[in-house]
Amino acid sequence: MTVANRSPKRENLLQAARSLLHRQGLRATTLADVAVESGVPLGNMYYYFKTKESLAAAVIESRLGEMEESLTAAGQSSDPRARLENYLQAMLPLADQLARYGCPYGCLAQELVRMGGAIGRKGASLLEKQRDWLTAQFAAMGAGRRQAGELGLELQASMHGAIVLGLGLGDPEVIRVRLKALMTWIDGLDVREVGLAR
Amino acid sequence: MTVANRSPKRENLLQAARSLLHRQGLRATTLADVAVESGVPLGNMYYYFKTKESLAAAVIESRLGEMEESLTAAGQSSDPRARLENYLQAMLPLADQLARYGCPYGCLAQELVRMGGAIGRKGASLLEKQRDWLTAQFAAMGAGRRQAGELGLELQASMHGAIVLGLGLGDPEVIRVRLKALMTWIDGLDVREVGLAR
DNA sequence: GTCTATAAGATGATAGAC
DNA sequence: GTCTATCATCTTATAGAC
Repeated sequence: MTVANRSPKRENLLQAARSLLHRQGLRATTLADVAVESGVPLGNMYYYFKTKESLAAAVIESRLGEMEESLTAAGQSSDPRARLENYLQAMLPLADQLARYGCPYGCLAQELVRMGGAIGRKGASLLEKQRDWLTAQFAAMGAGRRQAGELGLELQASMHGAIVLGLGLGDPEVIRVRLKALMTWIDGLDVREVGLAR
Repeated sequence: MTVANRSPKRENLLQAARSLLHRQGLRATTLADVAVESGVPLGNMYYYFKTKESLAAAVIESRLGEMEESLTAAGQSSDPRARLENYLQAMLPLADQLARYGCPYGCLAQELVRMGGAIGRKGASLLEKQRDWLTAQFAAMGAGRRQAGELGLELQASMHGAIVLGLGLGDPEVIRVRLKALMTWIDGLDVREVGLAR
């Protein structure tokens, strides 16, 4: 929070970058794109973000905050099963966007991690935050530490896999079908029984 | 097959491009990269591939052929359940590569489809081919048309989700755990029973 | 068919006037 | 703080000698 971290122009740049990075990806988005979309002249951007990477880092921070909010919103229910279903339910109306542009967390994380370096690790933190929350819900349902981890991973993989296919096949219905199936799965899941089966 | 489609230099270029597109992605790979990796001088590449896009198209064709081969190899068993397990089993030793560079089909398809245009549709064909084969195996297990499609989608989404997480979290163990769980799932799956539950 | 040199354009970043 | 002009570099693609 050193310099101009709250100016409206900085906010315009960040919002434009968020949108463009989701729609086009980091590599495909030029600073000229961000300048046009935000209405801030190219040369002026550098006052707020000294490099493209620092702009990307700000987008990651913003996405982390956004995910935090969505997890908190889904976490309002007292029943962990309902919390998971809240989370999936909230994704349902986003299916068209997700099939068009991919997951704003997953795609970004993949792109960042493939670039390597410090920024790559920041990308992983997006997925870790989500995984930890999902795992915590299964733990609250009575699953043991190990089983909760496996169920959390299973659900997260199913969610991201659905979005990859929705994007890759160009069909949002794929995402909707899978999300509904996952809600049904959670609804009928007995963690103790699954645990004994292993 | 008009010009020099079988020359060793063309083959070198194609192999280098295959590898680089998997490791770095299409956008991040320059023709200079391909030139260095293949040992073919930059200016000479254009005799074999007139544009970067035509080189990418050749890589897609090559990946389609590779997938065809792996599906055929897994399809040697007479039991459809065994065929699915063969396919997953063959992925298991690739977990480290998949966690490092992502799925050579899924990542490519995602990148292509996000670029739009004719080449985007070619990316989708990679995933369609895989989905159709998976679905066919469930159909051969006795599932109805609709249920086979849903199971095929579920398995495909689970596979690709596992790879996305393995890559994003930088942990190949994630992929191994999920693949083994999927094999167990297939092993215990009764398609008629699942069908009745809906 | 092969390869060097280079054109043409895009892109991240900076200089410096205001 | 803002913004135009521009630099330096990278990247795709071509020209043309061999």
